Amino acid sequence: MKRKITLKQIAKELDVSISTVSKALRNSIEISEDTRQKVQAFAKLYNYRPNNIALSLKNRKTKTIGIIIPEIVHHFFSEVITGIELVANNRGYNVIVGLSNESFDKEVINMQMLANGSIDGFILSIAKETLQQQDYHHFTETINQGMPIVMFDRVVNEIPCDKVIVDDVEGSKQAVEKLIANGCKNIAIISTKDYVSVGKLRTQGYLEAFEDHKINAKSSLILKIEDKLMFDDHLDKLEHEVEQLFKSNKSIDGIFAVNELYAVTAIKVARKLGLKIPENLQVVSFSDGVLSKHSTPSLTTVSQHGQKIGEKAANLLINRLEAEEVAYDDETEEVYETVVIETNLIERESTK
Amino acid sequence: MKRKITLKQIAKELDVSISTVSKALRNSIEISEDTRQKVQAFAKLYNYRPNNIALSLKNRKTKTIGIIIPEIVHHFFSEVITGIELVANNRGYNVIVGLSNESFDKEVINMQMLANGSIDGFILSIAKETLQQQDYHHFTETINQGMPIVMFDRVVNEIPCDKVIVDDVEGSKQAVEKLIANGCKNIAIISTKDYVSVGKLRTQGYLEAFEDHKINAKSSLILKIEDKLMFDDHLDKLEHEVEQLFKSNKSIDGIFAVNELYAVTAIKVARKLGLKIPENLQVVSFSDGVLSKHSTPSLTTVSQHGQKIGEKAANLLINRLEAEEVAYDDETEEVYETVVIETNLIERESTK
DNA sequence: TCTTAACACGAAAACGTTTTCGCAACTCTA
DNA sequence: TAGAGTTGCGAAAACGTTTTCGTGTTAAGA
Repeated sequence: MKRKITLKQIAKELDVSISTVSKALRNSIEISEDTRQKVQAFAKLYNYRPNNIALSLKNRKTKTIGIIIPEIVHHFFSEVITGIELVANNRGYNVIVGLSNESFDKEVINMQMLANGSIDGFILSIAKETLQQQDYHHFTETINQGMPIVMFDRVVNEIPCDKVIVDDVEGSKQAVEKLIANGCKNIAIISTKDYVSVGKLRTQGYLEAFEDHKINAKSSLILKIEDKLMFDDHLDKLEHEVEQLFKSNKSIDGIFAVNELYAVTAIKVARKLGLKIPENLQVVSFSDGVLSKHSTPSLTTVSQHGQKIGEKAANLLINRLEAEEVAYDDETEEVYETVVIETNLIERESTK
Repeated sequence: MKRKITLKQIAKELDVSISTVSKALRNSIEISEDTRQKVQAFAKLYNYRPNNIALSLKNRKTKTIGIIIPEIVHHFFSEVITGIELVANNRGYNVIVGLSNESFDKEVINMQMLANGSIDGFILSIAKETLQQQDYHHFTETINQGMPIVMFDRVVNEIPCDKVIVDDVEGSKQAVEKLIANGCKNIAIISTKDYVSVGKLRTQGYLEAFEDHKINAKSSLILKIEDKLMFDDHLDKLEHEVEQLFKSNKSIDGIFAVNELYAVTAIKVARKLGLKIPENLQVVSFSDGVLSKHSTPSLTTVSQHGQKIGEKAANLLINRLEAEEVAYDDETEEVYETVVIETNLIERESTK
């Protein structure tokens, strides 16, 4: 087992100085053709590669991006990572991942672990607990130390940073309009409690679609699920709530669900109650994942283009990192961008 | 915007030496109570944290694990990452992720990017292309340089390293036995071509179950799908192949599918042909993911416990990393472990 | 033959730590 | 009060790079 070879060792073997080796490898004109070839041949033989850590220390940048997300076992988030990794790699960056598990503390700890030199900047989506507590000091501190952040999906306006979001309101509106256009008269929404920002926004889109079409929203058609019911053991409870919704509103002929799980659950319950999809009940959901594509019937969904979000976020971050390098004037007021990624409606079997 | 503070700056401000500051912060007894308090107070005020990169360089270890997987938008892999991240974090390590996209070249490049000092060891699952080409030089080289590797799921025996696998053969056997016990007389398997190792092994399990029960396997009941059909645009072709299977074997009453997608596709096609699940056709699939849980009918599956695999892999790797530190005798022959994670059968609605 | 320029290379600093060693300035002890 | 021991701190090396600057040797020009 031979440890990785260093400049120093090469220098010693070849009886030249470290500087000479370094220059020879970088094809400096200072070095004679002779020595250059000799050094390069030796380096190749021993498969020399510069040590990344030493470079990071010297250059004061790591060429690494830190990602902090609530969880990774989630189609949307893994799509985003795919996008980030794609452009990061193309632009010569690595990607280091921390999971907050929706916990404020883990989010803070993870950020601290990484902010001490390990990375050049963050791409993150805020944990639910953080959103509830509205404690954002770890973000502002990081930014104050000169480390840029790009937030995606779950963002919060008071933090000065680039953001990439989907237009939840508009996407939901289109979904509901699809149901209206397809002749649904009693459209219910299955959403989350309002502190989950996307739940709130998607509900808002639902309501706006109604307004635009002069339909009166009925509060009995708005079901807001306590978010913990997403966890598997609470599945029964989720089904029960949805069943109640149907039973107390027999005339429901359209469902807009803010995520796939709610949608498939609604379909399951509806079928049990004897409804046919899409003849008696049409369903549209948000977030296009594997359930939408492969469950039966396949779901008409609002696609969020997670990968595109990731790509955009990575580009924003890297652009900023590389712009900083040339910014001699540190006092220019930073101006941040909020990019909205368009959603689009993918029609499948759950609507007519 | 204040950049992160360093020992040198603290030393200068307090008019002591760098060494004194370092020692004071680490509560060295060499330092007087007085100076210690002074330094610690100052450090706290300016929120000093040691620079990780500098530490990595000094200690010749990064406390970072590199993960290389084929893709991340895949329930199994993201579960594994969750497990890795969990124990890594608990044991003070970070996790850096590279995606090979099933490509040999990207796998090699990704490993090279990380092997130059960025990480202490790898956890990886081999890309399909690599398995096909059977070119494993990048693994052996990495290992020869003293960087440990732990492989999971898609492993290859000739590489000397720790491995974490599921017992594909045994798991499949149990799945098929379940179908047999439930009275199925004509059980088909939908698998992948043999170069995908898990496809091969799971097929083997299917055959072994038959042998044990003195059933003759019929080649017409073994469908091996070209793996590219997993990609969404080939879905039609997948359905078509499965449909042919049913049409030319009218008596099929049990299906063992090596992944969820094949299972739901089989169910979809079967229904189209008028079969009822589980009355006329029972289905068991491998890999317990979101489709199994939430599609209708929910699938009886062989659970691989991805998170547990990740946890085990991370523990194996970190154990080895930390054992190395005390190993003065470098010549001890390394002995590697292969851990088999038990699968278990989760019964749901797709079987009686 | 002397000056100048080109050439080829080495020394050293810097990035931010930790740690070993050395050394002053005390405080005891006899 | 001399010698020994303790206390508190600083200098310097090391981790592996890159880069600036200096310098000795040779070749060319006058």
